Amino acid sequence: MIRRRGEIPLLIAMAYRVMTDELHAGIEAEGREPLRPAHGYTFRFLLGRDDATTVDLADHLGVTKQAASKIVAELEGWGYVERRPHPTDGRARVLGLTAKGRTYVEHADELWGRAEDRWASIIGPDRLDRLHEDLRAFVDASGGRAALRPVW
Amino acid sequence: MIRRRGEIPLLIAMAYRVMTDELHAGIEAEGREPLRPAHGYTFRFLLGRDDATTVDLADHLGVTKQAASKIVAELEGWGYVERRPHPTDGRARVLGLTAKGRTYVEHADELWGRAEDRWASIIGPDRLDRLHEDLRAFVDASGGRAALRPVW
DNA sequence: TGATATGGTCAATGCAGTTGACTAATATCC
DNA sequence: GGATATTAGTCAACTGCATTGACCATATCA
Repeated sequence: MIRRRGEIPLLIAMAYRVMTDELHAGIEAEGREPLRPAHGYTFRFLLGRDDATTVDLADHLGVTKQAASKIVAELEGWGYVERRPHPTDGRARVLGLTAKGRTYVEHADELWGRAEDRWASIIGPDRLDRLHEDLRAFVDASGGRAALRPVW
Repeated sequence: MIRRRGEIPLLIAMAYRVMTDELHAGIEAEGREPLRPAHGYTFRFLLGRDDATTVDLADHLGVTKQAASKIVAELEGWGYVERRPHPTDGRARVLGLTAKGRTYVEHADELWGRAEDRWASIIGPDRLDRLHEDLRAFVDASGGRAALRPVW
């Protein structure tokens, strides 16, 4: 297959778009709250740590603390996230996923997984495994914060 | 390598983010206009056809014609795009890339290409070729408009 | 203990998109 | 051929999600 120089990023964007559309179609069909990508990345971040504050989240997402604060307020209102007083810092509040939040993440992973299954049915599971390794290798080698903050 | 179900879309988003950051760093270092992703997709679209109108562009980008019109006005002001009277339709204007616009696309492809080179240096050129094929296969199999409209 | 830094909030603003109303030219249908 | 409906494009108002800036309360440090 001929490959134009610079073509891969465009294909990556398109592949992501396709998978995202499938996810949104699945979520919408279930009539859930209109969660945006930033919300998903917030869930993913909070899963990984149990001492995160709003400022930590803002750093992770690459937005201001005011923007992060709004996201948290929204998610708290919907019952996905809760804020508890910080054990040692009287100014801060510790963020955490509620059971509803954790369930949501599991469900989203299942929907993502179906998109993966469809991909595997096209190129074969072995190729998909290799693709996973190659993505992981690139992201890891690119290291640092940039790789941790996703696109949206 | 163990693969969590639903992990691939996140890795794809991260890989895209990494490559995009590299592109932006390159462009910024050269002090060019602050072009947004939608602009890049506009260039790519106009490269492929020489009879496109603003409404066609809006369809392609998945935005309203008003939004597309703004993008065109901006790009025209910067000298990347020109609008000519439509040969047969008195209401419409035909969009086209200027020489400056075409040069920009070539340059962007070169910057994208450098990100690809870096990836190839990590996983090897053969694996990158295969990854390209697998991306292409997935996007093609997902067909239709969704695959043509990118994320941003 | 006083100066400075930090977590969080409130308010105002910016910007890229939207909806809605409109003009002018084209297409359709009798 | 003429009334009617579509369509390309513009102007104006509004919305959503981010920003900057100012501020308070608590921590930290010299």
